[in-house]
Amino acid sequence: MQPGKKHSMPKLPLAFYRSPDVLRIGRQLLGKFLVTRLDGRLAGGMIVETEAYAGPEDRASHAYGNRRTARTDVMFWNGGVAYVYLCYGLHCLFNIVTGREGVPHAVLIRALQPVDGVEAMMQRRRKTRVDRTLAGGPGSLTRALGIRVEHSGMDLRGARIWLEDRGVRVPLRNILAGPRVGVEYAGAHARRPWRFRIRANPWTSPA
DNA sequence: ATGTCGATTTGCT
DNA sequence: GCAAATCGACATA
Repeated sequence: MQPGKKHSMPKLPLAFYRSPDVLRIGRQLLGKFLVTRLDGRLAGGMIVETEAYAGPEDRASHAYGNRRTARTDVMFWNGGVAYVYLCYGLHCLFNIVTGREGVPHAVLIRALQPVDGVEAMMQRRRKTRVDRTLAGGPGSLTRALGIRVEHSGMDLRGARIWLEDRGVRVPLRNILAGPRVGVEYAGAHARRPWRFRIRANPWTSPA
């Protein structure tokens, strides 16, 4: 391995993010790798759980009814950037904006299987063991990777936060679709099966 | 100006 | 199993 080259794998191309079908992207993101180089440390893992937020019709989305505020503005941008927001006043939640400008689609990343920079993740999470809680849960994985709200709007093909295809293929039959989490207030919309998980993957939630 | 509540996690009972 | 933590977005006044 040459210095400077590291083991870099192909970053996901812009076309991946620009598809109009956010549900399909939510499934395709399973098995992809989310990697950061923040605070001088490399960290990353395989995406094992996602949740899609689909356009202005989606009651569970921050952009429901095309609500556009300082916080949600990036959801309306062209696909391929990060949407990071503060939840419950303390957790930063990381989303991938998809589709085209003006249509607010996003995919929340809910869990990672830790792969790169496990030491850095353990330090940031103050954990002494590598278990499911290290990067499982949307607030936990951002903490593990060093992602914060100031990274909202960041290009996902840059040098700080990016996604890679390392050749892992997750066939449809190995994808579980279920209701989204924590959005009961959205009524019937919350029950749409827009949360995706890799079947029987120990790094995702058991239920 | 004030009040409510959230795409959650953690620690204590 | 439950509630605290903690802040900003939003609704209501």
